[in-house]
Amino acid sequence: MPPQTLAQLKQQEKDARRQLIRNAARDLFALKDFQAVTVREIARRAGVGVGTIYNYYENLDELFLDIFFKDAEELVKEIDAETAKQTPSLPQLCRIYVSYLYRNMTFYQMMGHFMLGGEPGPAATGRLNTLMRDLMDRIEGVIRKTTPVGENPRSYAHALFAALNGIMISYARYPGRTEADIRRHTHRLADIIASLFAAGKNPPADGNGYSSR
Amino acid sequence: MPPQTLAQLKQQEKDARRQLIRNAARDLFALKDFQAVTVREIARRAGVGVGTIYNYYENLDELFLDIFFKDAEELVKEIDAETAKQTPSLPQLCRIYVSYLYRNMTFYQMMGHFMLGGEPGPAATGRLNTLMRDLMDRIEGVIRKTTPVGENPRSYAHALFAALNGIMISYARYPGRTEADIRRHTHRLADIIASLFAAGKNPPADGNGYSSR
Amino acid sequence: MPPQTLAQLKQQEKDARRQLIRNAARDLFALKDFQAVTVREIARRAGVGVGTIYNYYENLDELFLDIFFKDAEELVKEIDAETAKQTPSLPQLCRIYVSYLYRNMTFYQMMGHFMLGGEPGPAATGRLNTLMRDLMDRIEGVIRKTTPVGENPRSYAHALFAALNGIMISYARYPGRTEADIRRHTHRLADIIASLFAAGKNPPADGNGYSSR
Amino acid sequence: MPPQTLAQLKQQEKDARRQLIRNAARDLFALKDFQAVTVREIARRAGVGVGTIYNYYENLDELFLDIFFKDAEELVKEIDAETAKQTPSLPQLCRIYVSYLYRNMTFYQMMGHFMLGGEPGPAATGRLNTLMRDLMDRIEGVIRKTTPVGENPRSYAHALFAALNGIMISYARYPGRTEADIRRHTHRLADIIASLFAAGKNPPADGNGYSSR
DNA sequence: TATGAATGAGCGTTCATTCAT
DNA sequence: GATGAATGAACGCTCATTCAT
Repeated sequence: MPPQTLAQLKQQEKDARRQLIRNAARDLFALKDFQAVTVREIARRAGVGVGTIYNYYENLDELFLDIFFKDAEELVKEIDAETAKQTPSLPQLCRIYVSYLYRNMTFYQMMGHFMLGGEPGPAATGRLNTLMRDLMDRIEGVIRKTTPVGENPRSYAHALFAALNGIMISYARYPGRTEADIRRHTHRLADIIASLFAAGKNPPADGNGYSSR
Repeated sequence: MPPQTLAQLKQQEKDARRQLIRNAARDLFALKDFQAVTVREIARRAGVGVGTIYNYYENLDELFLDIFFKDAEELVKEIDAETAKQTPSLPQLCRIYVSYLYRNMTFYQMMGHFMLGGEPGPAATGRLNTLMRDLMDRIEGVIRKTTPVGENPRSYAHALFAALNGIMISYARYPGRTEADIRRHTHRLADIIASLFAAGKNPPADGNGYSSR
Repeated sequence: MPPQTLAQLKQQEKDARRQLIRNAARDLFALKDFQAVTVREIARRAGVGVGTIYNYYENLDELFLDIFFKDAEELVKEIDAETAKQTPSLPQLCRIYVSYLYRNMTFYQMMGHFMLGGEPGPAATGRLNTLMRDLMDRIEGVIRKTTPVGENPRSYAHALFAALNGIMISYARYPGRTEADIRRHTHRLADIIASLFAAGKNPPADGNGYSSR
Repeated sequence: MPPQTLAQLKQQEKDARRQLIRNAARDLFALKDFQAVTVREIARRAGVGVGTIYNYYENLDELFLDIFFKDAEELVKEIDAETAKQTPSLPQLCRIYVSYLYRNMTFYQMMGHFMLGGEPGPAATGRLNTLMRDLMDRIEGVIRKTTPVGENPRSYAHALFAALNGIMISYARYPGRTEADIRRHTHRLADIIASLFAAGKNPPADGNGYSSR
């Protein structure tokens, strides 16, 4: 067994444990509010001691941010796979995003956290802005290619992004609904949103009186 | 002094104090994260003792729910003023809603709270469902009147509602932006959403191939 | 019962509880190292809940400082009673101080804490300096009145103060000795120190060759 | 290669590593409070793993004790150099001791630790007693040779020892003073103490009424 | 009814010690 | 023998809730 392999094994084990912790935390985020998840719970679910978590993360905030940005990275990859197509589909993009949100509660919990005053520190703010820009670039790109949009495609991208987030925040855990109901509902709404954005700003010839301000 | 009047006075005073507490709590929600507001703070701001709050509310959750539903009531009233018009405007409806959300952070904070596992108890779930139905009825009503929508206007209402919520969750407190920037941005996005929904499902004659499922 | 009395009673009870906590903490200081005393122990010994302590003190540091300065005040009072006499006695002063140290471990623990890098915060540093000056003024006063001291009575005061502290740090808890042994020993040493300082810098006529620098 | 030599080498290496650890710990004691030094820090500074420290010491207390007694040994050696002189000087002895304390904070930190309830265990208590006896023997020896002391030279030795310790505990780290100030001050005080003890119990002819019991 | 001091479960975090490698 | 990741008891502190007044 070459020594190189030994070090690699060490690293793999380390990575595995980190992932274990990350996954445990992510699972808990799916069950309850972000702020209600305790380090003890994470440790128990990950099958490690409390102290172990602090061997991998400086503090809980770091763990949360790690999950958030790790997940976001994955999301961007999924999106890239679609946008790289010759004829990317806006509806498809929407489905990818909503499906992602559904699987990774962290993302919009984090967003809500940021939005509600949880200052993430300057470093994380920077990363967040970068991430947002990346996402918007991709959405905007697809919009430009597929949709007869008016003067400001960037704002369209923002609006679409916001609308999809809204689906999750509004229905992802609607009390008293089964998971299947919710999934069906959120997907239907995503389709509607997608179709409207895909249709774009076709001239409201019927004159329903709306003007952009 | 008729006893009836005395009882009424009592009740009035009680209601006044409840409102005092509610307003104090709501003010604080506007300043910081929902979960970071303590009962001590609320009491201090309301000018009452901590114990007093528990005379009016079983616990903090009840207070939060009270604010939520009270605010929602007001929102419904504002919306009714618009929907009662002979020719209600969907964009106007959107502006009313977004403006309301902006003024009453509680609403979407509560929504987030519900969505993230804060089971509100069966009673509150019932009230929430009623509220949602009321809101959706009104939105759907305006949609039916103004928009060439396809087979399922109810889903359109849901989608619109979700999209508007999403604007707030996504941008209402974007880190590093000024309040003026944010207000402008959220309103622009609301206009976009509104215009798209107002345009409705006009025949996608361009055949961009999207079909609702 | 006049309302004034009610408020007074409240205040008395509050003071009593504060004292309860202070005494509990002081007792523990007598048993173990200052830094090893936990808030839970103090609470248990005081017969109150953990949280209660935080109703009376911002944090543990404040409690420690309160005890320290409270005790110091008492010490100064005891010393004043002696120094106010027409013919104060240096040995008596020493006995008062050592006896005080013996009863109030906090004092020299605090001193040790300060000395070992426990920065007390600027406010406390100021109070500490004031206290030291007060103590030194009194010691110096007695030295001036009673002792044929040379050029620098202030330094004599410092040296005496230090020497007495040293007795405590060196013998107050000598492992394996009974309390009675220790008390006897510390008092004997205090007497020796006192007698030497009382004798003062009488001309070392025997010429044992020591010169002050 | 004779087995003896191998064993010796092993032993030397072991001793060297022990010393490495000891020095790292001592360095840290000079920088910060005794209790604030962590085993991780010691390990890092010593350039060994944490586990290694536990191969050489049962636990941290043992390490502390080892440093303490090792340093004390050195001190005794320095003192012996002086006491071995034909005409040893008490002031010189004092300077040696104070200077030693200044260089080796551990010594009086440990002393404080013992004094404040850190029961060192029976074995260490025995060693401590031996050490004290050794020190006192030497101090007493010089006192007997140089000073017209009364009935109990042993107590004089104790008192002198205590007084010198007191200088350190009282002024070695006085908050807000520069190191130079402190060094000058502590040395001046040591000189005063030394001169008083050197003068000894010359008949208090002025009759200031002090009697040794 | 209004009060606010008392409470203690629970928080995030630390760190001496262990033990598999 | 050397290692350092894993551990969990223990820390200071918070705060929703209670209850005697």
